[in-house]
Amino acid sequence: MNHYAHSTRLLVAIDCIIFGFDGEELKLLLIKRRFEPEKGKWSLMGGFVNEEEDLEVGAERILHELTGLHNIYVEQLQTFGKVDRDPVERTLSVVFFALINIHNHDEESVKSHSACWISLKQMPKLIFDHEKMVQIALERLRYKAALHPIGFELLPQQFTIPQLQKLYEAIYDLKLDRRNFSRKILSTGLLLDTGEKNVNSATKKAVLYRLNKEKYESNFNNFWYFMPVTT
Amino acid sequence: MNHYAHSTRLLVAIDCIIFGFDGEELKLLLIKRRFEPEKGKWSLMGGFVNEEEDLEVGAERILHELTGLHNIYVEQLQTFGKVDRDPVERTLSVVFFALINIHNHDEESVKSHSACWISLKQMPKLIFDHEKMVQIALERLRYKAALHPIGFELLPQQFTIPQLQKLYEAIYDLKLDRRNFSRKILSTGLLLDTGEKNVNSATKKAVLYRLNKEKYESNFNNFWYFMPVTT
DNA sequence: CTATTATTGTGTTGTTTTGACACATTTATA
DNA sequence: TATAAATGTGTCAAAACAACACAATAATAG
Repeated sequence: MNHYAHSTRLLVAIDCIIFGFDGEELKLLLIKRRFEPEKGKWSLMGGFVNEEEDLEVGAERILHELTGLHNIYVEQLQTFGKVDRDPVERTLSVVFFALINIHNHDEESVKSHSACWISLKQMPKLIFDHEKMVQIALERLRYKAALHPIGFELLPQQFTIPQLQKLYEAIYDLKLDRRNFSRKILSTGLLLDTGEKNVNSATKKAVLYRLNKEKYESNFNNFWYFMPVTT
Repeated sequence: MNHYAHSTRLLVAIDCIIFGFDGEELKLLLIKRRFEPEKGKWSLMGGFVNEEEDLEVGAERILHELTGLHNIYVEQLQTFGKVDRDPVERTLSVVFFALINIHNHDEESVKSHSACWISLKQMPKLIFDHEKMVQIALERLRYKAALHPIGFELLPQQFTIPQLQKLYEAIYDLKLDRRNFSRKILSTGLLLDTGEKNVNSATKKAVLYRLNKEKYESNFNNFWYFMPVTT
């Protein structure tokens, strides 16, 4: 009667690609793997799916274990399932990507996992197919950030337009025109002037904005076209 | 030594959402499930992942089994993993969606699976979480077709601009302005005039075009903005 | 054989958006 | 007090767009 009985059961892992932005560069939170095979090598943070745990819950568990954070931006990327992607035993990996404010995580748990923020431009070799995962995550981030306001997930609560522009320039690895960028961003109505100014600046202090959460949430799935087609 | 040993192995299925277009409506190829539980109920075509089979290969196997087709447009949608999504045993489902020319499939194998093309507007109740899968696939199709020329995958080799417009109107369930649509589509350079005309039309015969495959392939990942923001 | 009707192809126009660029303002430092 | 670096605002021509008008084609009805 049980049509399922003779089918193969597979190990299923969850791996998390965690993006952060330090004001200059786009970075990934990577760990040094703590068990064989490939012990000591650079890797994405991951873990196996628990028996009684939904995939999203598993991703949040793993993200919390490393960063100490809850309620962060997480999105399922895709599932990697090449037969030989793990040398020990066939293992599927359901990959999630997360965007966090790079200053918000728990330093203790990051340290205890031998984790580091590493610039995308200085990526070390990663285990298994994790480099491919990162490549596809970066493509997804670039795709999504061009059309939806996810960039804000990488910034602090208050930020200036020049900071936002630097973020976009880091994501796409290009230079944008300051004046056109400002005009486009302000026209979205997503930014609320806080009245305050950025005291850190060495020259003219830029206005600090915060996200219009209402508009952000209700119109998230709109197409915004943040990036110019040329330039 | 083996860190993997104590983790749970899970059943992994592949389910396929197969879109087609009959000239008027967007349709799905659905089957009547042939085993318990939910035997006889409407379902997506699916199957379990074989031990020595990559996920994409499994998807192609399942699509071929139902349609007799190879080399069709397939894309991984996402993986569904709620603990209780299958009442028999926890089963992950890696979901793919496919776009095919509705007239190109093997009628025999479709019949032998008790499969039917069913309009999205007359969708029956589906088993498990398959309705959610369809909903998310439709969202992805709408998203993608607005930005990339995937609509052509649903049309015959030769087609008219009015046919293409009807396809877009079916995907988005709205009416488009004929003249603006034509201008936008022709300006992409994706259409090649075959010199022939559609003989089926009862009135003025429309020009038959074919896809500029070179441009389609090399510029597929461009943003095209096929859909107007308003209207 | 002509008028009618449905459909297709092309053109126009005013408005909005865009990309490229100029100029003025602010603030720390020389 | 001058300088330099960064920020804020403005201009303008070109391109893109939505809304709409009109002409051409072909089956069919009278």
